[in-house]
Amino acid sequence: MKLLIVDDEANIRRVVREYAEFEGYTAEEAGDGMEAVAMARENDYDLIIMDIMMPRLDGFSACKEIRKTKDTPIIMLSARGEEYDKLFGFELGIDDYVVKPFSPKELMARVKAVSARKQQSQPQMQQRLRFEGLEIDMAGREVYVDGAKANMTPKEYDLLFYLVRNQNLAMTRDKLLEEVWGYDFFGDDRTVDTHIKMLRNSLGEYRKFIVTLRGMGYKFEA
Amino acid sequence: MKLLIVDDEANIRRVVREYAEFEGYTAEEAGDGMEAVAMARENDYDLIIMDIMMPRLDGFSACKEIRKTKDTPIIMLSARGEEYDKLFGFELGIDDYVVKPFSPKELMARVKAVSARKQQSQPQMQQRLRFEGLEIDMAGREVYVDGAKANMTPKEYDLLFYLVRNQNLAMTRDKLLEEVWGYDFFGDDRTVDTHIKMLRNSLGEYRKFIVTLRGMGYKFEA
DNA sequence: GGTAAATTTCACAAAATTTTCACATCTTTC
DNA sequence: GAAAGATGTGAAAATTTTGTGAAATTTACC
Repeated sequence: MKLLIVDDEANIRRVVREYAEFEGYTAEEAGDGMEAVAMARENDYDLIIMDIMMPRLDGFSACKEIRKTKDTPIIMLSARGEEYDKLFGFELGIDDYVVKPFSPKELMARVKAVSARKQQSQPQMQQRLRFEGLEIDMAGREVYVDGAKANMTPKEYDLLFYLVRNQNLAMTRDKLLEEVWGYDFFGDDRTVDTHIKMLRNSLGEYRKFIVTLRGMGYKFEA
Repeated sequence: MKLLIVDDEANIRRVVREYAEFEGYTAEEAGDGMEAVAMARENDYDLIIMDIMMPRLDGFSACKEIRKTKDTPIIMLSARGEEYDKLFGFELGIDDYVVKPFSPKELMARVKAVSARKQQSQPQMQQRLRFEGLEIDMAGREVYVDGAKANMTPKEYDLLFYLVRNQNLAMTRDKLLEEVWGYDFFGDDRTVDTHIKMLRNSLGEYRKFIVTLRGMGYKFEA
């Protein structure tokens, strides 16, 4: 497994590389986006870890450029507060992101998860999350249940996406209303229930991932 | 922010503590692993900085011991060339690693990074409390007994959580009713007993942590 | 504008939890 | 060691919470 680590700070590159090598990976470094694009063209990396803010060519642009020729999984590093970048990034085919300052341990866990995930899925696939037979195509906003496209309404998709992005986290109805419906929604709590019901119906057997937390709310648990 | 600095060399402890205090932290010192474990048990430090090589109980063993009860972030100090120790440390859940001789400035940068990471990972990652084989996943609102999910009702969870949050503190039934049930509960005192009973059943062998204080109430004691 | 789709509300059914209560068991006190 | 008081416990009753179908409303799209 060969990684490419892209960051303009040599210190971060060094730390990440040391941890990666500790985990048994081979790693090369690039100091900015331009370099990264050139190196990714020439070599077949198994995974790229890339900072967003870099001189010459930023992480997003580099990612876009690399995607033109290669389908190498990419994990993005971002400073705190660049929240909106996350979602945007998924449309570019980014596989995961880690917020700085990150723990090398956490980063390596993500590396493992992403590469495992990539190995299973088709190479031409864009960004997808997979939980058993449930696949979420984030770029296309589509969900597949055992390969068949689920006909989801926008709210269903948003709700699922939010739960999945926060999997294993207990979510109250209020929290969901605020995050998925928006702070300006003043309707009934139980609206969430109805949408959970419809979402579960759409998910077929994978309704099992949507867990009711009595007295609390819901969570996604794979 | 309270730090615990563990090293057998008083000089190093002093330097680190002075620098930490200069940066606005509170700091306490321990001279070896044994002392560190005892202090970490009694206090809630925000972060522990610990040397590896120490008399009586080395850093790794101390770390392992502390991890049994607390999830305090730990930064390890090591002499250069103790590479194999490094490998071992990551598996123990050490958060970062600084090689001696280090600059206090660098160490403080790591301290900041690690504590920021821990804070931000609180909502995102799984914040868990552990008492032997009893685990409480606060983010997911689940309790695990020897790895198996305990099926707790909301009140059971709330009650357990409250007792754990105030562990070793005697709680009267009235206090529990007020804090867990709410000030507007006007039912029977003995309701608490019933819930304690159900909670104990859910906890299996770890029912031992729920201690009855005759004439008083209950407490959680690990 | 009109129609279809999506969203929200609502009411009732179903399920799970909470509370009460009666009695058993254990502790303390005299 | 008996009585009084406190806690443990099982089961039924009461209450709360969630699931769900259907109607009402809003939104999106021709």
